[in-house]
Amino acid sequence: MTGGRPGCGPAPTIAAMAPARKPTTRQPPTPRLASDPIAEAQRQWSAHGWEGASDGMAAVTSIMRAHQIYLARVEAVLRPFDVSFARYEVLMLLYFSKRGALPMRTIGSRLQVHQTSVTNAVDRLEAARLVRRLPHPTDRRATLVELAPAGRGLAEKATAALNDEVFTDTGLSARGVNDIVRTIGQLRRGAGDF
Amino acid sequence: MTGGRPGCGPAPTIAAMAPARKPTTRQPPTPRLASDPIAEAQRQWSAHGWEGASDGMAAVTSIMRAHQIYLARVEAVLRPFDVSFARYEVLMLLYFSKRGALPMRTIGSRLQVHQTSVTNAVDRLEAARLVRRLPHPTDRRATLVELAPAGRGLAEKATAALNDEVFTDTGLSARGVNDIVRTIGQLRRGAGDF
DNA sequence: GTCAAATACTAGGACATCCTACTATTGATG
DNA sequence: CATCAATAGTAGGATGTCCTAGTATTTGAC
Repeated sequence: MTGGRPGCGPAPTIAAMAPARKPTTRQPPTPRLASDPIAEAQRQWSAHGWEGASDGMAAVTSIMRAHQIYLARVEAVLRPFDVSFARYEVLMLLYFSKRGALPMRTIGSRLQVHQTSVTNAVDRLEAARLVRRLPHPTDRRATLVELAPAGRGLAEKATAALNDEVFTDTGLSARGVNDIVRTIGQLRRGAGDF
Repeated sequence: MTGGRPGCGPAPTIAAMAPARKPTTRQPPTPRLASDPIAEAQRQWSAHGWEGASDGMAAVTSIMRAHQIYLARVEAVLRPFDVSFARYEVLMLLYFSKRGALPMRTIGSRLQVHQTSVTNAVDRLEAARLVRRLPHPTDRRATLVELAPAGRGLAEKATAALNDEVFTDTGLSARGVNDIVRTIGQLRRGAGDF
């Protein structure tokens, strides 16, 4: 889900109703399309009497596609480091923590993912010697995840690569970046993120 | 991946460096956070001298989180229909097609997903009697996927539910919806989507 | 016409996500 | 102090996504 390139998760675009479409393409994984699939879907929505929902559908579908695009870019940059985005996020969380260690549960809460996803990610990070599991000093139910030196080094190198190859130029205008952060901030607030 | 609620894919938020954070929460899957994790990550980025990338990081992370939120909502609405969002998208693509049938490859191209993902989705849709595989009339390599009557009915009902419960009110302002679609349109164009 | 390259699809594997269920420990209640 | 609900973590299963590899068919070049 995110799966392979990760992704995981579902994330394609809802539909592209381009009328015909010749056998034009050539690139197996992601051929090009002639028209805008989302605009086409929006037209279909309206044509079927769903005008009130067509804009929302377009927005949600756009988010899905944007996720897919960025996830692919990020995973491509991280591949040489042999970590997925999910595992990278765990590393950065530990990197920014004061003691370089956090309980599993805290990681799940901060990243907003299921506990079992944290178990999965930490299993792999630990196998790669990037983090270590330690018993929590006062709560024997809990497990601390500590950033290992190799993990710290990788976090820095991977971040440098991501900054250079993705975050510094997202393919959006400065205004677009601000719009995205601000608008999704609304959504996140409504979802109870903060 | 999608997993379950689906999701799949990777999609959490990059990091939340809230200083301490009491054991406040209570909701296992997705506890609430006191501060905004993305804003906090952005501060950390700047504090580490990565100012040039901090806005882009925030935008990409916001997209990831928005995807996670919407995917969870959509999957929750679709669950009673026993279809995932990925499979719903295939159904809608067929629903909008003139003949109610498309080659596998076309489906992958329109949805911008890997061919093997289409095989997977169609396998399940076919098992549920929502679509049928037919030999392509002129190209014996290809397989046509035809929308079955049950699939057509489900597409309509599921769309009505999604329109009511997600697309009509996305949790964004009208302006936000437009900003999202327009801004991500930029990104998609740059990515060669159309 | 024949043969190589491209294309369509499937099979199997690696990851990531979620969910349910289960164990161990803590904390609150009587 | 004893019991029970809540919490932390893991195990196993379902889905979805991608990649690589392999088969069958079509298309294009010579």
